[in-house]
Amino acid sequence: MTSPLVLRLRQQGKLSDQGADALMACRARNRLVGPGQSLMQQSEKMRSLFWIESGWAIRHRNLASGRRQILNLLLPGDVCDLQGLIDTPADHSVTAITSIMLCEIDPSQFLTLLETSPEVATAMLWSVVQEEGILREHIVRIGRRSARIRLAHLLLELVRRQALGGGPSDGIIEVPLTREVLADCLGLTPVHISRTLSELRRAGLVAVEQRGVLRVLNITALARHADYDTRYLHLSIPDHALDMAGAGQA
Amino acid sequence: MTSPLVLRLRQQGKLSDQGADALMACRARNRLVGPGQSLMQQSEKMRSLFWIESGWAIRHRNLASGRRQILNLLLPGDVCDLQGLIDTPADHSVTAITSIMLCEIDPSQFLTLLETSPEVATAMLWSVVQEEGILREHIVRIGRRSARIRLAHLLLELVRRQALGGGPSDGIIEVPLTREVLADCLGLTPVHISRTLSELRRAGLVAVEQRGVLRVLNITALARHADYDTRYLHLSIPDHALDMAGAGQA
DNA sequence: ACTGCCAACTAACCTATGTTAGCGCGCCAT
DNA sequence: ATGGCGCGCTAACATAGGTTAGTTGGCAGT
Repeated sequence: MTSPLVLRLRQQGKLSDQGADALMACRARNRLVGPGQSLMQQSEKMRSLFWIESGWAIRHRNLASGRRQILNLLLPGDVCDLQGLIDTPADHSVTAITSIMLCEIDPSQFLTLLETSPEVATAMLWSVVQEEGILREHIVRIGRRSARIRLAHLLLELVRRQALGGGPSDGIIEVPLTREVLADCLGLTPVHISRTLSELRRAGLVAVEQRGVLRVLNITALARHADYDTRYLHLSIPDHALDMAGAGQA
Repeated sequence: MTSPLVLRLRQQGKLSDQGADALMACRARNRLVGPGQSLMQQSEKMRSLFWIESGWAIRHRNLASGRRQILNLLLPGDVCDLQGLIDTPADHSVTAITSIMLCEIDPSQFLTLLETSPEVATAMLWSVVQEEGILREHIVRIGRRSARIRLAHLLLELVRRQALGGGPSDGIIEVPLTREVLADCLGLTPVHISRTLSELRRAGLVAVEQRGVLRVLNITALARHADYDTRYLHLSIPDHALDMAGAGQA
């Protein structure tokens, strides 16, 4: 079975089987981490480098005031992180929100691979560019959009990103996202997430299934509603090929 | 005279003169750009790679609604950008806010340098890590802080970053920042920037000099007031060595 | 000197989101 | 079955920040 990392890197276009195999060979060991456990602590100096094979995590900063801002969600196939390659204390934490299977990367082997394989180097560079794009999009979302559109955007992004790593592409988000996680991600309060989510629910755009699992009912409609444009994900495959795939017509 | 890029990269610790010279030798040509002119357009595909030798610019996204979010400011010594190395349309624009001197980089020469000089590669990697740190900090700022603290943070960051590139380190920001730029950066409105700035002025933390030039009067006090921590800049030189240097005691 | 323009300032009013609080449901442990 | 706890929901109220608009002051062009 193909690793979500390889699936994701192939969204950019080209990664040969040899390249993929060489990348997989950099795996030093696997590690299982339970929900709520930390993978990396703010201000800890650590040289870890890994990708997520399964499960979801959050990158976040905890403020002195006790508040928290989630910077990004990490999904299967996401790499964490560049910072591990240089010797500096982390400026944020990473915490699992489900059970997670991690693949730790052997840094020296990885660096050698980057030097010798241009296609892997390009694929990893693309991965970094995409990650930066996601961060930038997040800034725009939080800075200039209403709560409703923020939430719609985030859900659309997650639906899309999970599909990139080989997850469901029909709009369901099987990982139960608490209101608190959504709030800390979007710079809102859990109460307001409740309000906003029920608005979206009443508008027939989103449904809540068993155990708090969310489902985007009509990706196309929601994307139009929220002025959502996936350009920032830097995919070479056009939108409709994946974004709108399997979108039930509500 | 040493280029601000080299000055900035040396904040991380180690970059030999040979490394610096090799980097400078990647300069393909200089380009002068006037204020308000665009260096790069959202959704344009362009393979440009450059650093800023003098002057300030903004990275920003323009929304369909006509609003704008500034993602980051580019100061002398900042590199723009990674994305130029891969073949994908830009997800944002870059526009000069002063007159700017750009140094365009020859991409193939640059890539060769990265492959052959580990110290330059490490320095550039650090530069990318710092840039990501700045983006993340911006998310926290916008997502979880009040207008007053947002503004204080931004000013402290700019004061610090301009010092890193060899600019003034005494709290003055000589580039006149319009309320609109500050607002679009912080996810606020110009009117509210006015309000907030005059609060800071009344509190004796910030002064407005000739032609709208801002000056942080007491960096230490403002940093304390705003719970500002420079860890996200990933400097190896401790804070007080620079951050607090030349801070007048109001 | 006069005019026009642009940016900043301020005040009055408006609204999206935050806060607090009370209720209900589903799950786990006993 | 029962009780408690965590999470979500909703309502009522509070406030930070947005909007609109009128005023001022500096600078450029004539």
